[in-house]
Amino acid sequence: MKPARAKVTREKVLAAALALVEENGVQGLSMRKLAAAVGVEAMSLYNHVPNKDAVIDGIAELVIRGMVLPEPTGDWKNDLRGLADAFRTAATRYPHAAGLVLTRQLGSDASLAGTDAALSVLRGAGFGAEEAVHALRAVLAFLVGTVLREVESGPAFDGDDPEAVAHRRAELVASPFPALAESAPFLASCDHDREYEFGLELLLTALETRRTQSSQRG
Amino acid sequence: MKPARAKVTREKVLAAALALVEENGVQGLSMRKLAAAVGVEAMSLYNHVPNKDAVIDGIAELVIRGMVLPEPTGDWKNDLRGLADAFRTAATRYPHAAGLVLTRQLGSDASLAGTDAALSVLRGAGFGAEEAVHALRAVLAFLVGTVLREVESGPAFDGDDPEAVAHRRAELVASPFPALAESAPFLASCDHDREYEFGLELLLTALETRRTQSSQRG
DNA sequence: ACCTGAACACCGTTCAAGT
DNA sequence: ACCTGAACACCGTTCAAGT
Repeated sequence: MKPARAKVTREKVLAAALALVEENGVQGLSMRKLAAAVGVEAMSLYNHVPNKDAVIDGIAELVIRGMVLPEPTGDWKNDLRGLADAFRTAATRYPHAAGLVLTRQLGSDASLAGTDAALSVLRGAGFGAEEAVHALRAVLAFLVGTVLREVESGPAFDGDDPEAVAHRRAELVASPFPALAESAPFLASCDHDREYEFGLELLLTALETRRTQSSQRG
Repeated sequence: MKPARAKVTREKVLAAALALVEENGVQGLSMRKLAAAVGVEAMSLYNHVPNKDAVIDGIAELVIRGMVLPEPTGDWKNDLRGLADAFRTAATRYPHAAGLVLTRQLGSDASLAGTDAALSVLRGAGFGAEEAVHALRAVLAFLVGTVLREVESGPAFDGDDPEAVAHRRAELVASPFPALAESAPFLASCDHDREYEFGLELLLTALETRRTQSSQRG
């Protein structure tokens, strides 16, 4: 009686790939190590997946599929915030794999559902079919940029390494750039939650202004 | 008399690396090909550069250094727009290498100059030393997200391939998502200039509102 | 000081051969 | 239908040896 190894499937390959990336970073993912992780020789993977790029696409989709869409409440700003939060939560749950999601064109069904939810909230708020797309793209661009900074920044920037922050701050104060020196205490580290909230509120406020102006015209 | 090969330098290695990336994409960069491009064996590169990661860092710095900071005009919104434009122009000039710049932590002197210029504009507009940092980070996050989308999107999304756009549009219309279907004509392709301007204006408007409210309080 | 050949420990992917 | 060993054409990097 053999150990009755569970059958290899595409799903298992992708799940193992995601785990491997989270453990060793994107660089640490190789078809050979991935094969070992699922208990098979490297060449067997090609029975379940066309190539390595497809594995990476699969990882990105897996992360996006982890996004839990909140129920709409009727308050469009709250609802859009909720969707943004869901995106950020899903992405930061896998810090090493997040870069893959943020960097690739999101074409999967999972991301379509999120897009539809966001557009639906915006339409409900009174934005037109075209304006809603612009609004969504602006918020999404900000979201991608913020989350990318968040998952890419090490403890020296997060504030988790006070010594590194102090060092960086001293460097900025001593730099030949006056505005940099003046803002050094705030530049030396980054509170990701705060920056995310600040920027998102900025965008939501500006959208609210646009919305009321348009509806007054119409 | 030998052909008097010009001496290899770090600068030349990095310039050749950037050219190689623009020609073949980031994947097409290898130490061996890079060595061939500068007319030397692979191992000689290690006399000028510690490893491949340093080469990639160098490429990113080279791209950022191409950013031409505009002279301040005194109109803070215009000045911030000018800086954002300069960043976008520098990044999109090297579409294949742009991802490297947008993805890495920008710590070089060249990026410090840009940061200082932006903070200086914001301080001049009346933002505090801390608020200016939040404002800068919000704009930069949006900028990174937009430019990333721009350099990553193929002709099927740019609108340069009308057939692909029509196909995508039909797919969206036929999708089970109502809001997606309604906005399909605007979702199927992306005018990067327009999205960039839309989002940037949104942020600048919101910052203007914050600015006047703060100064009324103060 | 700078270059090189040979070598090491890896890659992704193909293909013919097995069951 | 799925797995495998051997092989191909690559990688980044080290090291001892050359000039």
